[in-house]
Amino acid sequence: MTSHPTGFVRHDHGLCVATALAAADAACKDRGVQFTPVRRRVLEILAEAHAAMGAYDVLARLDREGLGSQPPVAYRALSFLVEQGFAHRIERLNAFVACSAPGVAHSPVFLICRACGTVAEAEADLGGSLGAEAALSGFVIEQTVVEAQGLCPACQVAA
Amino acid sequence: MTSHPTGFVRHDHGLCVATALAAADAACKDRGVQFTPVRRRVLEILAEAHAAMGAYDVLARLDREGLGSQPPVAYRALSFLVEQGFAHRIERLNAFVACSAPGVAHSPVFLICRACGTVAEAEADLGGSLGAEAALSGFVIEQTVVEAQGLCPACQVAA
DNA sequence: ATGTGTATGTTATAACATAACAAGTTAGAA
DNA sequence: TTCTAACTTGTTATGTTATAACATACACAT
Repeated sequence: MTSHPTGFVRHDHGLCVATALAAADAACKDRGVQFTPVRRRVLEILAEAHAAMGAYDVLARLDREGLGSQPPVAYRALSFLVEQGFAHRIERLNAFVACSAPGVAHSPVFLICRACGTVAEAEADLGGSLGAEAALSGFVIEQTVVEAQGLCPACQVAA
Repeated sequence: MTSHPTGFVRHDHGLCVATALAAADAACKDRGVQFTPVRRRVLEILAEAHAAMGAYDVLARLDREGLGSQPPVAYRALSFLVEQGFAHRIERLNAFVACSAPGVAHSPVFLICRACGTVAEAEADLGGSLGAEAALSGFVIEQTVVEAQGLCPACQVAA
């Protein structure tokens, strides 16, 4: 058992990776979609990293393991994971993270540490003020991205 | 005088472009930074478009006008405008828009129409719930990006 | 006129992403 | 079982976004 910072709190990381994979496995069976080796391994890589990873970083890992060497292989797997809600894309970083609450409906907010790159997933309800403001102009919101950048506890100490 | 949708409301667009340029001009004098021809023209291009424009779209315009032909020319001007608060970067689109309220401190929220690409700038205070949640984990937020995607009034009618 | 800081010109390349088509695999119907 | 339709993966090529690095010019103060 190893321990890593997540949500900036130490936790049993091996367990949380296993949980994420199990949840994805179950969800795929449920939905009748295939959780292929590449897809599974990509989710595992993201979950283990517990930080945002670029598509090419993921691809490099896949390549070393003989699971694929061309960009589309990584992008396809990542797209699948994002579509299924097992991972999220961090626009700000052009990168991806494993979802910390797969299966649960949520409107995630990402806390991105600019020093170590760790990404924590929080939940914030801004539907209220934002939705109301948008409604004033007649705009209909379909999806909202919220990404906060700053310093995690560990990096504050280091600085 | 022309009229365009902005904030999804018709308005005197020529005037708002002029206002944006004047505000930037004044702010630059105030801060002792240079509002050079390229920087000025890029802001003008963004303000006229009143939608998100990619750096290479901006560059193509500059090139036609003999103001520069290489990517760094556009990226430098855009970086300057963003730093000075005259424009914003839309992460989701890898694109840029003129700021609709330059000089005024604000935590903007962008409403992006997925059909026509128009971007409206709203104001939403999510510092409350989000800041509180972040504080719980010890994370210190320095900057927050909020981008909502959906349909503007005009495109709802069209659909 | 000379140095200092800022801005621009230019080359090259890095980093991120997808189109298009071929080939293989899987699940389910016949 | 065998076929087939849908899906997944392999591969080539290319498109798009962004920056590093260094040279040149310009503007202003000394």
